[in-house]
Amino acid sequence: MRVATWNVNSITARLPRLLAWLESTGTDVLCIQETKTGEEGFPAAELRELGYESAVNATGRWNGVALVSRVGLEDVVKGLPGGPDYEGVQEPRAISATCGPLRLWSVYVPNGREVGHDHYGYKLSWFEALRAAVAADAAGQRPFAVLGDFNVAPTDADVWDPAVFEGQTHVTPAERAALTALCEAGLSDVMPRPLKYDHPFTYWDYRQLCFPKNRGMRIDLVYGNKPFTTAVKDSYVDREERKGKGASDHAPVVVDLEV
DNA sequence: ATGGCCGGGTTGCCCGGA
Repeated sequence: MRVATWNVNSITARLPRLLAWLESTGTDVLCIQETKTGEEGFPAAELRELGYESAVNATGRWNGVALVSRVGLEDVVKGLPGGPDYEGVQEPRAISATCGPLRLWSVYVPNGREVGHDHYGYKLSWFEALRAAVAADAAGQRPFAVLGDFNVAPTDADVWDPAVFEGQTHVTPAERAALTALCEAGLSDVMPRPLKYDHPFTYWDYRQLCFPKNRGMRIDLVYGNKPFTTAVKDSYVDREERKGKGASDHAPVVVDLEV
């Protein structure tokens, strides 16, 4: 079974590439982030034509997540139970469902903006709520994983130049401690293979030729429990999908499982 | 080849992204 996660940076703008990518890769379940459309604007009909069911948590121009599956989509939970508000709203940043033998989450963790910003505190609270919400499944026997844009680089090797990120969000000890807490709950980081260079990045800024210069970050992650990680046969970042006109600034992360 | 931001809405600029 092939599972993937991809921050598409607008599903409307990405639709032609998304449909072509699903067909060419034969992905069974895709976790999508940054739909940037409301649920009424989600292209469920186009996906259904390709044989995929959709579950969507989205409210408009910002954020928005989805699960797209051709191997079943049951027991959908929209949102992060117990999650914090930001400026009085529960932003659409999480959705979970059972897809065949797997229980999966698609998450878009808050960015944080700047260390000390209200959004940064919101990010840390959001992580704590996530840890609490997934604890039982993380410790369970069913293959389980949280996939998505975590907006944290787990180690200094996961950014192209650690000096550039000093004092910035995405690399602070508090954010990395939130990942450690997920590991203590029973999850571990499924490290993808790079298709080029020594280290896999998943995000490259659109500006300043970051992609050709490989100035990237690994912030799109797959955190699986033991039954999930033992079923993993391969994983890679599809950097080919970052190339050319009409690309998202994130590349898909693909995981192949034997379940 | 992979090439100097992009997407969407409150549009002909502004915000957010990381």
